[in-house]
Amino acid sequence: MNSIKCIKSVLKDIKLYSISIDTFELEIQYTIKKYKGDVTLIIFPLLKIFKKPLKEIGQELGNNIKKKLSFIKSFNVINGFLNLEFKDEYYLELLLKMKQGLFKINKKKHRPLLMIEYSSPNTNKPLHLGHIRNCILGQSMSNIFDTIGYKVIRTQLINDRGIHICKSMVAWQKLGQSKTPQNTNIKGDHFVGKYYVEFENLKRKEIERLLSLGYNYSEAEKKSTIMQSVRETLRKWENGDNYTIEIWNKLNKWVYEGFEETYRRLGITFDEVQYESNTYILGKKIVKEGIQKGIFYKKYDGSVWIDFKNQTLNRKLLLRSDGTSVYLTQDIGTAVERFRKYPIDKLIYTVGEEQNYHFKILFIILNRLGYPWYKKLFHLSYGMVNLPDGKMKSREGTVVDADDLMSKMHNTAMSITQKLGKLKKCSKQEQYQLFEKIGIAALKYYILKVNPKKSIIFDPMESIDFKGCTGTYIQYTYARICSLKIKSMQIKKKYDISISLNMYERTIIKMLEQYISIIKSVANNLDPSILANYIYNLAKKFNDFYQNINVIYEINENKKYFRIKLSSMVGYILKNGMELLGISMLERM
RNA sequence: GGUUACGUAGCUCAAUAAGGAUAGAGCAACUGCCUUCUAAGCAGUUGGUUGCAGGUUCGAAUCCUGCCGUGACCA
Repeated sequence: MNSIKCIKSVLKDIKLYSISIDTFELEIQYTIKKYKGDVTLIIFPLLKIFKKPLKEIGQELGNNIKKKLSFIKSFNVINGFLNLEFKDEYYLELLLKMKQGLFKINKKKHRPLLMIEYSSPNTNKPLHLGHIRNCILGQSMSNIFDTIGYKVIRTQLINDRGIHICKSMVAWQKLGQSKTPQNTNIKGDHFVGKYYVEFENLKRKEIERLLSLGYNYSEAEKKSTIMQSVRETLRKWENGDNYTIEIWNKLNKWVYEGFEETYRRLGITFDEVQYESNTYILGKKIVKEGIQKGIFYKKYDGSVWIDFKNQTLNRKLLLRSDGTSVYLTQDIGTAVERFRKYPIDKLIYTVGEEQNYHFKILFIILNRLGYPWYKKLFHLSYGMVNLPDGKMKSREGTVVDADDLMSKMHNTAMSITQKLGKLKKCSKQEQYQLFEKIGIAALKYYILKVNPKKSIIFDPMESIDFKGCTGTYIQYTYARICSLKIKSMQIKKKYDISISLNMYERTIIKMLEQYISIIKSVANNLDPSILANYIYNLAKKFNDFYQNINVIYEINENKKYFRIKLSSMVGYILKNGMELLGISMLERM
């Protein structure tokens, strides 16, 4: 229980002028720096109830609380604020009670089941910065839910079928039949992505030629031989043509090998993978059943629609007139399949905000189809990652590639480390690990510290910082703490609670006690930036303390033990918190 | 045109769910601090009409209304 909850609970039993307080909307918060005290009650609302001067009400309430709680040292009333000051012993005892490993919250026998989907790439292109945001949001949220007691299934849904992969297939058959990622030494996903780009080039040339012959754009697209072969490939694929399927499998396999490598480097893991090629048929079937039930209707051309009969939601297509499915159809199939397979209590889709409308509609449709679990669906929506002059565009080659960016971060970490002269006794391999961990941490933290709802503007010309509010700063703070711990190995004594605390120490303990509520609020808001900012603030407060107060050189042994314990608790929470965000720490740097 | 999200210091962000005290950090710029625990650090200076105008309230960056701007989606 943290100190605010503690005060809250005692308020229930307090009567003021023979009226019980009952915590009616009495807000309690930590006292701001400027005033003396630890916890503040905002007592303005009591004015209306008691119709007495605030000063008097505050005094009365303060006295009552002080009588009930022995650890209240003093209190003061300023305007409508009642500030309570705690005794040092309270904090000293609090720290003694904190144990490392404390933060496995809710070790109940029954763990509710969370399925969380993230990444969900197409198979025609390598992953880019947008995917990185998606992956680390999903990964960190799944870690958070795991600590608060959920059983978590991490999944990705791969969009492995459709016109886009057919384009790569056609271009590869035309230009690169004998080539493979192995014999060209190109990473698999980049290899396939290259043919996607080649395809677009071929198509553009052909269309330009047709336009110059006087056709309009849609005529040109119809007449284009290369587009014809794409459509032919898609048709063959849907009909299960062996040769087409073989090529499809071959290219997708290369892509998966490439993705695998990127995920490994980023530290992203999955418990299972789902493929749209497996679920779109179920989606179609359910839609057809929905027609029988009168939920959907068929137009004269055979296409299937839903009408929301609502001013803000428009009617929506579910099956095209040729019977092929759209994204919505596939997502219906995928959701139903998931709930058939597992007793899911919560399903989170980590998908960009451009799909807000899509998911709103998907959830409504599943409700109308009569699935009671539609209430368990959540869309973790996040803003786009843009460049200073707008969207990343693959056609203009402005897409920030995930692999390139990670390598760039690695190299920057290397050059900064060298400049600082910190490369003393490491092997080459250790050095590589060091740069990798520093670089990836800086990248991840840069993205995670921003509220997911906001869009991020990433300027490729400006490098991501390694000082200030960064992942590196937190790693560095942790390394300092590790070094302190090594130098104080032999000291394992407990301190006694007779010592007095300075303001640095008090501030830190107050922050430590908030950790659990921070984690819960991350889960409630689906927002890891809350944790990222908390960790930074804790690290900052620790550096304040570290720079101004001696730990190992402290003469008073009792104080020294206390400070070592305090530092190591900070270290523990920094590490634990960063790991929840999916960022690794370093013991030395 | 409709729906929705966002708008805070030169730049990047925090505080907004659930209103609270003089709106906090970092970067950039400038000034100090390594013969005691890692200077990727610490201390300090400069920088704000919280897009604009109203409203509710003891109290508004936060809630409400209208407008302006930007993005996304739907058409």
